[in-house]
This record gives sequence, structure tokens and C-alpha cells, in this order.
Amino acid sequence: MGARDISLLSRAILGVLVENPSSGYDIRRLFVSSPMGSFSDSPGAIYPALARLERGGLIRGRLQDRSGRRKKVFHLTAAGTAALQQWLNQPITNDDVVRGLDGLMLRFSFMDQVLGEDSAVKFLTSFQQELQIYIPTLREYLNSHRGEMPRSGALALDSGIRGYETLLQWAKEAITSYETRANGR
Amino acid sequence: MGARDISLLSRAILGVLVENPSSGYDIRRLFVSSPMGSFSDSPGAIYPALARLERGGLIRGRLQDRSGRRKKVFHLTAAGTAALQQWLNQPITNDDVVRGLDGLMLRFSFMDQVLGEDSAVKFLTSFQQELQIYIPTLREYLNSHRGEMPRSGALALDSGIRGYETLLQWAKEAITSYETRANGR
DNA sequence: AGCGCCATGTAATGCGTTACATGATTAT
DNA sequence: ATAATCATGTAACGCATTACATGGCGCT
Repeated sequence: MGARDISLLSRAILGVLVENPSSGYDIRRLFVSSPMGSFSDSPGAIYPALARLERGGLIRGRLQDRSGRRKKVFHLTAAGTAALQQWLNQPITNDDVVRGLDGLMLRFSFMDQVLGEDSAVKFLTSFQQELQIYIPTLREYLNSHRGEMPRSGALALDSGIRGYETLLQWAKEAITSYETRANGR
Repeated sequence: MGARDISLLSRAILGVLVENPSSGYDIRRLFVSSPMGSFSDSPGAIYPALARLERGGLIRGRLQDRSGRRKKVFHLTAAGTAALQQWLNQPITNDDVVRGLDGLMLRFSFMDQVLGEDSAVKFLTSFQQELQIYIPTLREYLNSHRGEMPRSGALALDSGIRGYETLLQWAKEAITSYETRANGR
């Protein structure tokens, strides 16, 4: 009831609000104009999500009646911040890697603002470990089933494997990027 | 109604059935045991999806009462095959690349079985073109907004860009893989 | 006077999730 | 016997999609 069972769209909204208090319209514009465009910019998704979050006590909206034009600006409550932190602190599971990559990257993108760079590095390290376990299982599947699969099926799987390999490489470089920056200070 | 408005899960089912007539249980097992695991293996998703497809005339189930154990094996109808082909033949849009990558790869994985290798190559070529348009826009966004973004936000976007670059490279190699094979025949 | 943008919502619909329910068969 | 596996379904619930509805503001 309080903090679990929150949709990914709502998580994204919490992450946006932790940086800047915003109206529903602001969030819609952000979702169309930025690479967060994988989230819905439709009013039928965002306004109900905001209403749910407010009902749950995670955000709070203040009405601004600037010159007749009504606008409702939302900001995180203490409970909202706590819920966001708790989500970001969740350990990375195999299931996250297999079916929840979007959520994982969303979590990471808010991480160093909310939890700090140390947490971001820990996250990346854990992510790296999960990938190092998962990638070989995909390769084994491809090797042992290649014969029975259509050519394009095998290629599609190969593309998935390469995507994960790219992520692994990215995670390694991201970790060193945090470390060199720390040294540079 | 007839052929549009079909969920991705249902599309995946159609693709599975074009290869092997299967029961709901067979499909569930396939979804857990293969890298198609991003699809739901839950009975509450698969059986209703099968029922909808059958109601729509795209598949047809035959009851097998092998030794008391009832089993309903589904196969594609002519309309089902047509619907699948029509889906696979859809042109690739920017929206597919931004928000529908899963669907795109799913389409490709069935492609050479259903439409033949020529279509697969055309698909890859078109995919490549869309990527060549889209990737620079992401890079420009990153360059022009890097200053305002938190470090992990910029890194998350970078990971997305690299993923698309990997896909582009993969598409190129996949095309040559089809061509060399054609020469080899 | 009218068009486009700012701004917030609601209603119908459909699908997936989770949990529950049922029953037969095979292995221990 | 009884647990695990085969096998199919249903019910409550929540959320996203699409389309609709409303109204003020600013420009031409």
C-alpha cells in the first residue's frame, strides 16, 4: 500500500520530481522532448498517476493560480523521497536483467543524485556481476539450439547477446569513469 | 476486430504456432525455457490470449484426448497466417525504433520462415536506415544537455546510444551473413 | 475571429498480473 | 500415499491507451 506496487511510469515521475517540482504538463513535455520518450506522454496516463501518488502520500501538489491560468506543481514528500531511495537500493536480481532492463537503467539514471556516487558505483558493480552470469547462459542456449532455430531467430538472439555484452562493457567503463573522477578531485 | 490490435504476446504466440502447433502449456514451457522469457508464462495471460485469437479466427484448437489427459493443440488458420504476414510486412517506423524494439526483434525472428530470406534482408536494410537517422539525434541530445544532467543520467543515455550502435553493427553483419550464404549456395 | 498552445482532467476499453480452482497422471 | 508435473481455466484488480471534454491565454 505505502511504497510498493508502483508502476514504472510513476517511478519515473518520482525521479523527475526529485530534481524539479513540476506540473503534469511539464512532465508530459519532458517525456516527449527527451529520450525518456519511452514513457507515455498521454494525459490519460500521467494525471491519474499523479493522483495516485498524491493519494499515497508520496507527492504533494500546490495550486498556482498565476494570472487565471491554473497550474498544479507537484513536489516529493518525505515519504516519496523514502520510497524512491528504497527502490533505488533494491538489490539487482536476475529477473531485473532478463525482463526489467528499462527499470534498471531508470534507477541508475537517478542514482547519483539521490543516493550519491558511491551507491552508483556499487550498483554498476552488481549489475556487472549479474551480466557476467547471465550472458554465458544465453550463449549456451544459442550454441545448443542453433541447429533447430531458423536463421533469423538465431540472429535475433545473437543481437540480444550483443546488447548485453555492450552493457557489460559500458558498466565497466562507467565504473572507471566514476573512479578517475574521484581521483581527479 | 479482424487483424489489427493484437498484443505483442499474441503476436509471439502466432509466431510460435507457425512453426509448431502447440498447446497453451507447450507455449508456457517455451516461454520459460527459452530467451523468449520476456513474455509472460502465466496461464492468466496465455489462455485468454489463445481464446481471443481463436475467437478472432486466427487460430484453431483441436482437442486431443490422448489417454484421458485432455490437451488442446492450436494451429494457425489461413487468416492467422495472413495476419502474421501482414504484421511482418509493416514498414519500420521511427516509433518502432524508439519504443518498439522488442516488437521489431520479434518480427525479425520469425521473418525468414514466414516471408523468406529476401524479406529478412529488406527488413534489416530498412532497420539500418532508421538507426542511422535516430542515433545522431540521441547523440546531439546528449551533447547539448550533458551539462544539465546528473552524471548517472548522462551515463544511462550513453548506454542507450551504445545499445543502438551495437544494433546497427549487428544489422550490417546480419545482412552480409545472408548475402554470403546466398553466394555459398 | 480564430488558431495554436497551456493546462487538467474523465470514460471506455483491453490486456497483463496475481491468485485461485480443478483434476488427471507419473514418479518416489 | 503423496508430491510433482501435466494441463486448462477463471476472477479481481490495476494500469496504460485512446478518445473525448473543457477552458483560458496569446498571437495574427
